[in-house]
Amino acid sequence: MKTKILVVDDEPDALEILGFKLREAGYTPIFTKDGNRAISIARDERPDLIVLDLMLPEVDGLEVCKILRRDPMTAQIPIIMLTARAAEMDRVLGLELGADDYVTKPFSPRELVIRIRKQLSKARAGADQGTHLKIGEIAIDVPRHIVQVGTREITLTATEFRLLEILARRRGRVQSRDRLLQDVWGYENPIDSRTVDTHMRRLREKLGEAAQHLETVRGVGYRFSAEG
Amino acid sequence: MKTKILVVDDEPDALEILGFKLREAGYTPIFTKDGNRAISIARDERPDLIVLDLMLPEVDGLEVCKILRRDPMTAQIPIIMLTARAAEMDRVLGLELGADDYVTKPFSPRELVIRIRKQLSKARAGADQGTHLKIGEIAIDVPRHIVQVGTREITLTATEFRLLEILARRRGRVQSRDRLLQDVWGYENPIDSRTVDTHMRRLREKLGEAAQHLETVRGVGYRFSAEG
DNA sequence: CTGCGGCGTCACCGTTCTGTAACATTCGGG
DNA sequence: CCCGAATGTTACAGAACGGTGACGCCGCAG
Repeated sequence: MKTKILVVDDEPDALEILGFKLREAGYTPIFTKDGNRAISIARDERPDLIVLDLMLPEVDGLEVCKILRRDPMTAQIPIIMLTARAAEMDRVLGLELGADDYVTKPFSPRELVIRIRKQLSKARAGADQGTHLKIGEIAIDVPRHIVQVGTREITLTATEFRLLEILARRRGRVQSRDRLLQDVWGYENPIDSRTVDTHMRRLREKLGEAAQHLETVRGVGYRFSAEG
Repeated sequence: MKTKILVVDDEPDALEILGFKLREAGYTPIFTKDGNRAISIARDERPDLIVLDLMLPEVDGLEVCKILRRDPMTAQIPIIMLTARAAEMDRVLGLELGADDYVTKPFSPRELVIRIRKQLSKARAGADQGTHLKIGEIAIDVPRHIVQVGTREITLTATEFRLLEILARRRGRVQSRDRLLQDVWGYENPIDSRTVDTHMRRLREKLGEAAQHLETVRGVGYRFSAEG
């Protein structure tokens, strides 16, 4: 099973080099120059990671990023942004957008590959903890259905537990409300997305101090902070 | 007595490496690429553990897993799932499938062997309690079909006994009603899951004080408390 | 045939959970 | 600095859930 990387950029030179480097690193690159196409490709192909140029013809890279984050089908895919100016990225990273990393142009392909590898392993590490998750002072034991904050055991309802579990498994990556609805509540539930807010509040209340790990990303969704 | 590991995967490369590593670790690997064959091999050979690829030609790995779990001949064999995408597993993990652990591809054979070892020791620990379980003041003598609370011997019906036994063997871990129906009643019984409640009630009644060990986890199932 | 114990199902009820709406607050853009 | 949108809070009614008592069926022993 190949690891697919979607690259969205409009510069032929960059594409060529990147294509070579990515294949060399064992990935299967997919290319497009168009932001709109990028979105539909992301949905259809479900790449494992997306490299996205901030400056695109037609649609803005920022917009593409936002849309990808809001769509439950693509919200959990790690995104690395490419940009000419480092200054732009500061606020793009943490808050509004929820991109996972960025690289400034002109970039060294080697560095990009390193960052790609880092994001991929991070993404896998999150989900890969299997049955026992421990982040900072929060410990989640799935088979026992127990959550501890420090030594204190806290009681969560079934829904709260599942919500926390999903967020913890994908720590560091923003989850849109729709995505959470789909994964916590199930596919065919016609539920108001604001309901997620209410449950987040209840979760935070019960977690007490540790609630600081549950971050709100305005305009996008929620995120379990990356490291404890 | 060899420890047999059944590996179900369709990628020759992976098989070769795994075969080597497993033999190196002292196990006897059996391979197949076909989901249907996997099921019949599991019945005939009774492997100690199964490594199952989620993406199989023909039958889906999920289906194979479900079938293995339903069949009493194979239901207790630990299963480790392999998948290309971590994202897929989030939903699969919980109670739905009954896989014991999973590893995402591409995986390091070393990690897989570690997890195999972990599952095996876990399974053995469970089976080792075999004849005589004692948790707190509750003593269960399986071959003689006798349960004691403190010094008082209590009389359980066949169903009640099996229910208690299953819960005790998996103490600490929550068991869903469906899981209990499968394991206590057998797989092809179209039984109302609420029936479990009734038997829990009868069990609790007979256990008296000791019933405090039988915990209800709302929205999930029942659990024998971890420690006595 | 009859009484009995075991079992699965049902209906009812108190409790807890949950989704939603309404209101308050914060944030960010203009 | 102000306004609109997004999010945080609060309150609440209906739904969901589990405990419980009752009932009828069935196999079996007397």
